[in-house]
This record gives sequence, structure tokens and C-alpha cells, in this order.
Amino acid sequence: MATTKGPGTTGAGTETTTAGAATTAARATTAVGASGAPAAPAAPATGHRRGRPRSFDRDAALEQALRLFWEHGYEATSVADLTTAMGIRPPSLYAAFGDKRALFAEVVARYRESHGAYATRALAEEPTARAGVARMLREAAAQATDPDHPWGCLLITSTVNCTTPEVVEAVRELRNANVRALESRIRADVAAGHEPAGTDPAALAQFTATVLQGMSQRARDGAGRAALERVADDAMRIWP
Amino acid sequence: MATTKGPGTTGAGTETTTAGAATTAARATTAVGASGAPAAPAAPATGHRRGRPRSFDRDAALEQALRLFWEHGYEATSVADLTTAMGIRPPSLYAAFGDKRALFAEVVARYRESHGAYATRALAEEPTARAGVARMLREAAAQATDPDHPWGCLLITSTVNCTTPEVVEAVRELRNANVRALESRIRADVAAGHEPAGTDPAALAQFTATVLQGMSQRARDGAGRAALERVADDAMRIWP
DNA sequence: CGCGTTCTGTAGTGCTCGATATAGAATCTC
DNA sequence: GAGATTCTATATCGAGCACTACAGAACGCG
Repeated sequence: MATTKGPGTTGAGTETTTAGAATTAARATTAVGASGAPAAPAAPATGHRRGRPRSFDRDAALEQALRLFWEHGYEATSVADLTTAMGIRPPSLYAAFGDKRALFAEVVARYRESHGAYATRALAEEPTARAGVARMLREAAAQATDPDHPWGCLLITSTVNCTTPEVVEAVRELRNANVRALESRIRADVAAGHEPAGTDPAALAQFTATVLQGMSQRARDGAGRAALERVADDAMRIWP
Repeated sequence: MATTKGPGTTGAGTETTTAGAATTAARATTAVGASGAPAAPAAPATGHRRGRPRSFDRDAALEQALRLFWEHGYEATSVADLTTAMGIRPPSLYAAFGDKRALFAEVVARYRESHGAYATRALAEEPTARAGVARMLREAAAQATDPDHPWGCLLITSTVNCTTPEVVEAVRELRNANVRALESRIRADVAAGHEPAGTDPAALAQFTATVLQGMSQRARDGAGRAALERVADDAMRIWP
């Protein structure tokens, strides 16, 4: 075990411990389509109404699942690994999250809203596409090599060599959508005159995505933060 | 066969097509250390001496295994998948190749000598490091998107999310050794005055490796040859 | 209290994994 | 031919996989 991780750490930092908004089981189908569940309407969102209350922190358990999927990928993370790390037994996992696919879908959504949010944030907050990409690449270098969590990017690594086509396709589509969004942002900036006329949105988006995904792999191979920040800076030199 | 010497005795020659030079079972431990087999000295290199002859083409079977490992990775490729594709039964596979690990080690060696040889060749044949890297990146773009075989690079993808640490480590070391070799080549060129004084060998090697590994991932996500060749050309613009 | 509801732990389900015991078939040397 | 050797096919091994049937436990509600 523990090939790509930094110092273990159980995290446990941001736990809100709510259990308030936790649904009963099947959430949205989100990106990774679950089995075939019709997505029951369920209760009106508030905490449990009748019956034995859940004895574990759903949010904390989800965070543990995220770490595992991040480190070992979707397929190499077994339900037994998950239940052990989450501190629960299989029936509790299935009652709370549906099945492994649905749990992974929730993990992906959680990742995009937490550790993976830096990219969208950088593009949204910087005044120009160029500044946004520069910040995105530098933050990616820091993020991918952060010793507080597994190295690399969950969206990039977790479905590599996965034999469940639906899972692979769903996460791939998220990656490609990010590339398209980046291209759109650059194109809009060029149209608005914020970037030089010679700027090629498609090429820059493809190049940035390539560097970003390469940094994830390099981080997994042990490349350090400084080295990848240097790569990020170098990559910006191709901008016109 | 380039990487290692066999552990003493029997060079075993260089695998031609027929069953001629095929060894009995365990070959060199090569990069991916096999279980713990002492690698028997075996017969003096020439084809089988006594007993029932092998009924399948060892080389062709190895090629089929290469395709499978290339497409699905080490762990997601099952022995059942392998025997089906190779047209043999499990005992034949184990008799001819040792075990799954040893078969994968042979596949890796074969890949480096065939589809993966372009990189070393580009660096060796071009007069300068810069020209070598430019050619390497362009050929990588073509190679990674070639419809005649799985996309991406076997050395980069096949051990992602693999739970066998020895296999992961062995292939990772091959990747990192390639980065170091690239850096050495650039450094030698700078020392010889073939590259400008401002050239940073370590940074250029890291950047090139990042782009190269990113292209593999982008190819798996469907990026086309033209798009990746554009990325390769763009990447060269960071050279001083 | 009793009742319905929901969660939890034990203990499994059928399936696939990598690897092999065994016996028979095909080739060698003598 | 006899015997040794090596390969092949059938059938299977124990372990692990995702997942669940079942019964008891913990709650809200009447």
C-alpha cells in the first residue's frame, strides 16, 4: 500500500459533522451514472424522521472514501478497503450511498467542489484568461504535490485502467468538458480584446490540458512542487 | 534485451520470430522483478531438445499480451483475458512465461524495443538535444494516436492504479530514468556548446517529460494526432 | 407499552482472480 | 520399441471481489 501518498494523515480537518442534509441513499446520478436507479424523491431533505439513526458521520465517511479513491483509483479500491477506512460495515455503506458506483460519483462531485475547485476558481477570479491559466497551473503544481493528500489529480488518475466503461466515460467527459470550458474562456477573452489577436484558443487549451495532466503524472512519479511550478511557469511562455 | 544482462550464463540470444530462440520459461528478471525465481540456467540457447514441442508461436502470443497490457494496464488484464487473446490455456502460459508478472516484464522489454524505441532513437540520431526532443515529441504525438494500436504510452499508463508495488515501482523507475537520461543529454549538449548558455537541462527535461506524459493521457481521452503535434510544436517554443 | 421504520452486524451469496495438480499427448534419446 | 522429457487440456484450488439476506437493535409515534 501507500505508493503515491505523502505522510498518511487522516485529515479530519474540515468535517462539518452535520448529518443534517444527508440524504437517505441514492443522490443524484451526477456524472457517474449509477446502476439504473430511478432516483427516488426521498424525504424532504431534513434529518431522519423515523427509525434507528445513522451511527456514523456520513460526511466524514465520504471524505475517507475520497482519499482512498484518490490514491488507488476507482477499481483498485475495494468495498472492503472502503468499509475499513470509513469505519462501517458493508450494509451501512450500501444503505447510505447506494453502491460503489454511486459512492464514487459522490466522491467525484465532492472532489470537484473541494480539492479540484482551484481551476474553475482561478479562471473565474483572474481578469484575463492568461492570468487565470497561469494561476491555475501554479496552483495545480502545489495541489498535485501537497503531502497532506494523495498526489496528482483524482479526475485524471482514478479511472485509468478501469474496466467499467460507464465510469471511465463519465470522468473522461468531465476532463474534456474542462478543456472545452478553458477554450471558451480564452476565445471570449480574445474576442473581447483582452488577448492578442494571434492567440489560438483551441491550441492553448489543448496545450494547457496536456501540461496539467502531465503534471499529475509527474507528481505521482515523485516530482516535487518546485519542479512542477517551474514547469507551470515555462508553459506560460508559449502564450503570444 | 537492451536493459539487462541475464543473471549469468546463457545470453539466450535475441528473440527471432520462430520458436527457435525461445527460452523455456523464466527469462531475465528485467525491470519488473518476478516472484522470486532464481532463473534457471536452462539449455544452451538452441530450440527445445527433448519432449513435446510448443504448439503455439511464443512471439505472436507475446505480441497479443502486449496489446492487452497496453490497452487495459497490468492489473485490469486478467490471466483469462491473456490466455483467450493468446489462444492458449493457463498451463501453457505459465510454462512459457513464468507467471503474470514475468510475462508483463517481457512485454515491457518488448515495448521498449519496438513501439517505445522512438524516443531513444530520436535523441541518438539527431545532432542536437533540441532537435532530438523536437522529433521525440512529434513522434510521440503520432505514436500515441496511431489507430493501429492502443492509444497512449504503455510505460505511462499500464501501472496507474496498480496495487502491486513492485510492478508500479519498476515501471516508474523506467520513466524517471528516461527523464534523467534526457537531462544528461541536454546537459552534455550545453557543455559542448551545441545549446545556448541559458539552457536549463533539468527544467527542460522535466518540462518535456510532463508534456510527453500529458500527451499520452490526452490521446487516451481522444485528442487527435494533429492536435498533439501542435502541442509538441508549441512545447518547443520554451527552448531558449 | 406496541408498532412501524430504519440502521447495524453476522454471515453469507455467486463470481472472478492468479495459479496449479493431474493425466494424457507429443517429441526426444537410446 | 522403452523411457525420459516437455507440453497441453481439464478441472480445480483458496482468496478476494461487489453485494445482500437475515435478524436484532435503536429510534419516532400512537
